[in-house]
Amino acid sequence: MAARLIQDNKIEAIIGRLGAAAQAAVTQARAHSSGHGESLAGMPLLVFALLTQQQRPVGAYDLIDAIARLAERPVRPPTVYRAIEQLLALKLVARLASRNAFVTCAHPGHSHDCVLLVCDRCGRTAELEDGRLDRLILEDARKSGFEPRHRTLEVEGTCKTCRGT
Amino acid sequence: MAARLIQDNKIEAIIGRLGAAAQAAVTQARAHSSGHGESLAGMPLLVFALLTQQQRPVGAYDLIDAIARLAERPVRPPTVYRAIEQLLALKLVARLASRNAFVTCAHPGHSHDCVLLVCDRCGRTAELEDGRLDRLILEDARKSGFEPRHRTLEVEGTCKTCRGT
DNA sequence: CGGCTATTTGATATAGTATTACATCCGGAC
DNA sequence: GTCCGGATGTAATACTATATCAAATAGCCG
Repeated sequence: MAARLIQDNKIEAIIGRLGAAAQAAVTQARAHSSGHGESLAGMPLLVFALLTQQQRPVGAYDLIDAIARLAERPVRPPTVYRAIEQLLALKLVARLASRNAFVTCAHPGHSHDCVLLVCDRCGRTAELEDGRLDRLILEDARKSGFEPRHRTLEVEGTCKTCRGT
Repeated sequence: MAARLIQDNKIEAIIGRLGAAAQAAVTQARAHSSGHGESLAGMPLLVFALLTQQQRPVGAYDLIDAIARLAERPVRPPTVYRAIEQLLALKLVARLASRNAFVTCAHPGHSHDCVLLVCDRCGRTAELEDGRLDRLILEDARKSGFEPRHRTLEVEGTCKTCRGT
């Protein structure tokens, strides 16, 4: 491949330290990528693994700092943004436009855009699945002659856990 | 009141030059503000008037430049951001999170958040009205114990006009 | 083995978006 | 006239994102 900032075995070690759920997510993501003719490795894999560790949106510069700590040397913004770009294209990760941050998608493989529920107390995100939503949006948009290509739907509020306390 | 960068009569002059539709929007916005115990004047009024002139999202720094040109002296970011903040609170303006820009709401007075259709060719925006959408989102969110407070829904695609060409 | 090439990352700079903190000015209340 | 408070000014800075070109490495092919 090419000049790797951080060696693959180091990335594997990081992944090895993730919990079972996160490891499953990585495995699933790799399978998904292979299906699209992409190999998830190097920087994109590392970014995905780090995002999977967090259950909340992470800013690009937080990722940059985290990777720099792991690699024990500085990492430049374009490097991380390039990785994010690839993950977005694969729909493994979603951009949280309302917060300029990124989260892993709960359901890679599903082609539709995510519906994200963001808790304004703990910051954690959850994902919603409802085909009726997109059908309704599509129907309404087309009524006014508009042909949708992509959608951003983010709901801010309080999650179950935080409401309980 | 306070130290005005640009005198009220100058703002009125700008509004006077707007088209009939834009003037109606300003009048409606002022009525809406009065209803909320706020007087729409000064910088917020000017920002609203400028946004009404455009049929597309405008970045904060474009507004800053436009106002500086009108006032014939520099305007600082905080001044404009403060005005935007007030307009957002009054729901006279919506933030287009996916583009870091701002547009006037087509239906001030309606308490719900906007559904924005953004054309990726001409950049123009339109607004969607469908109560079923919010009911569906509310229903789905509550099913998972999430209590929504605010929503961002932006649809990117191609508008009627641009599809015709 | 040794050079070629594609890909990844580095490095620098800069554009664009937003906020913090404190100073100043003006209009109206008294 | 003086004081007060709200609106704006001013400077500095934090945060987010991209453009451009150079360098390094892995794997391929001979």
